[in-house]
Amino acid sequence: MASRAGRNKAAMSQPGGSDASQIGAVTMQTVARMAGVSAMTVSRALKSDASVSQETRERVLEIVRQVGYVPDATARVFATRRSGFIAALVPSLNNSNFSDTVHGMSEAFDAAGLQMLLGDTEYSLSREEDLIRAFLQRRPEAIVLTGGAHSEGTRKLLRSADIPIVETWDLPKEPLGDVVGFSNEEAGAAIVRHLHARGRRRIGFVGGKSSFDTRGSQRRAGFKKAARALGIPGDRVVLAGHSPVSMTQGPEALAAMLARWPDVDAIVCVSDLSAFGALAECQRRGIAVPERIAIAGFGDFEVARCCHPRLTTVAFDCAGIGRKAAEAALAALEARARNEIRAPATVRIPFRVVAGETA
Amino acid sequence: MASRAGRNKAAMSQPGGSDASQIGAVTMQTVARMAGVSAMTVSRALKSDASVSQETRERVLEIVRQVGYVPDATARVFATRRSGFIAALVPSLNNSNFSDTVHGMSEAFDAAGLQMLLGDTEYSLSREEDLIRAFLQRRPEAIVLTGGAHSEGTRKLLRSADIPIVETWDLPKEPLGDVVGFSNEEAGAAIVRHLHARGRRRIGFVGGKSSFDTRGSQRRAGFKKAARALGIPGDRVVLAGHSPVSMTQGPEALAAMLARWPDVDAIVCVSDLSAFGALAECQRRGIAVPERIAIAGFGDFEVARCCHPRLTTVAFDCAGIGRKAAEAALAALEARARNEIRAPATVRIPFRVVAGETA
DNA sequence: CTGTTAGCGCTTTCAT
DNA sequence: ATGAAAGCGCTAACAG
Repeated sequence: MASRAGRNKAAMSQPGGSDASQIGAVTMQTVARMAGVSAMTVSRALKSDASVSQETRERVLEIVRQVGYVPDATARVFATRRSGFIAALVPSLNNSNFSDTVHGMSEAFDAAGLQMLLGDTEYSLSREEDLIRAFLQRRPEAIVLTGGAHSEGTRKLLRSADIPIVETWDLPKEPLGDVVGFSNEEAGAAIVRHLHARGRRRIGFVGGKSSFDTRGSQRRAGFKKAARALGIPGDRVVLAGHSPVSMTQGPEALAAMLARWPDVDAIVCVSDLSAFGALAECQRRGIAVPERIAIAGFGDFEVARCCHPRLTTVAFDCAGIGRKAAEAALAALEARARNEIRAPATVRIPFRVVAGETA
Repeated sequence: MASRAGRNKAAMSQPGGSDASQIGAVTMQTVARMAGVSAMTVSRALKSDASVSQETRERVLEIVRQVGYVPDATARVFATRRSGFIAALVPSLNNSNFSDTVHGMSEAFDAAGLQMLLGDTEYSLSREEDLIRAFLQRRPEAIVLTGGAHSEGTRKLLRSADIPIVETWDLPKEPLGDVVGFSNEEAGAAIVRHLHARGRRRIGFVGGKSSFDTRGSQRRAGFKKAARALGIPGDRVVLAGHSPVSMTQGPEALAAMLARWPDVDAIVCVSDLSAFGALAECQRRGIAVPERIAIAGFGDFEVARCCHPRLTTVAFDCAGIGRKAAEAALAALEARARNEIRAPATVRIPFRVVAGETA
């Protein structure tokens, strides 16, 4: 039980690492020879279901343990033509709404034995396209995107890829596949109606400048539409800073809003983050919230629930979006596996206005 | 120029998708035949440096474009024995400190043409081990970890893997390879000294319960050590909730602290998030900050800079940690590529106390 | 500048 | 229950 030592110099360089055979140096063949069986039997022994005698399996697994054999997924992928990868893109990882979605997704994919290739588009359609091009080389089995806005190149790539596609966080007009999202426009309208019901009539909207943040644009569109429907001004819009929207944008947006429309009595911010920034700036300036100005945001971020006064916001189940997106992808994959036809579906995630203390 | 249509049914199912040859259906061979060259020439044409005549390259690339050929990275990996992957693990993605680190890392790796396999240990050593086991099957070229605490299984796996290892966010006693981090203990001590210098003498510490959050434990250790050195009590410790530490833990921790040590005049929270939660709870209870109680956190989160009053915190360059971790990994890879010996290095990231308005 | 050959480590398929 | 052969798509190495 000592004849397999020293395959290469590295194996020797570990103090006390006697059985640290280099991963990659040991292949299934190596294990097979040591166990006195064929590679095929090792392969079978490593799958829990395949038919191998109890005795052989134990012997093989013991050797696997001894030599620290780690199967090479690349070779498996190559042979099975299934990568075990799911590509997933979010606009930003540094946003707990999206990282909640990623988390929900990864739990479901983990359970299915699929690994995620995670990418961060930084709210850029061209970066999205680049990432997709790179990811497609890994032959992901499905892809999950955020939103419904994509470059023509992206669309072409995805068409050719011929894998299940899930779009999240939005309800695209022309979906590429499954959809798990909600209408950001309706969400924007809902918060305006909420403020109106509480007596606010001079409501402003604070958004980001990015044209790529379609969710933000749609919330703004909903704001305008609802304002007009209610007969109140819908043109009080301030666009501050670029995506991703951050807390820092709150103060400058508040300043701009007050400078232009000093009588504003409520501010809807495209995200809780900027809403919180605006709230803090009000506190700094001694502006009473909600008495003088009401404030509302979107996303039900932790800061909205913890700050004082608590922010009024629009909540959606971010982790649920991820979970259901994964379920949609898995359903599509399963249908393909059985050669069934499955029409892409749209899952609408509910949202609701959460009345805090700021509106 | 129309003889390549309809390789399979899927290619036909796209409305107007005339040239949407399925990715994976078209191989390098296909392209080679269409261009009247060998696969090798296609391979070369796709690399910008390899020697192919201008004319041939253009012809090949034109066909590549026409048929929407996307190279199969799996086959390339298999042939070159270089995966192009870097494995990276963080305790939590839903924490802007770590997502900043990930961002810094991914920029550097992107530039080097390497893709990240990103994993989220959820502050669990066994999950870390599972993730590493899964990632190693993809044969990453290097691995970046958070912290220096790992299970024995993890250590064994990593020893066998024989790839560059970078540990971040900490200064492990027995590093596995390169280190890019700082002493959380010193950071904990520094904030105590800051509070002491501002006249605080009855300082409490709020941490999380998780024993896996070694950074938190070390900040606490630094707190105790510095307190003792200054001759003030170092036993006023409240552990609230599990990792990841969140804003929600602030209020309960504050309550527990005040119940047990009503005369506390300063609270150090293991993270800005719980510090902010505590601050908001003080505002709710009408406790003057910093007059009655000073509050300090760690991480220089955006909320610390935006809230009112601004939080006193300990700042470190999170993105820089990621960038330098990537640089260390790349340096190690380069050394290996040239068969050079390179001793792992430790890069100490500076931290500094940022005086806000709460302490 | 271009082509040929061989093979990466695994699984599929077919035999036994 | 186990083995042998073939091959997945690409590139390194060598030849021309």
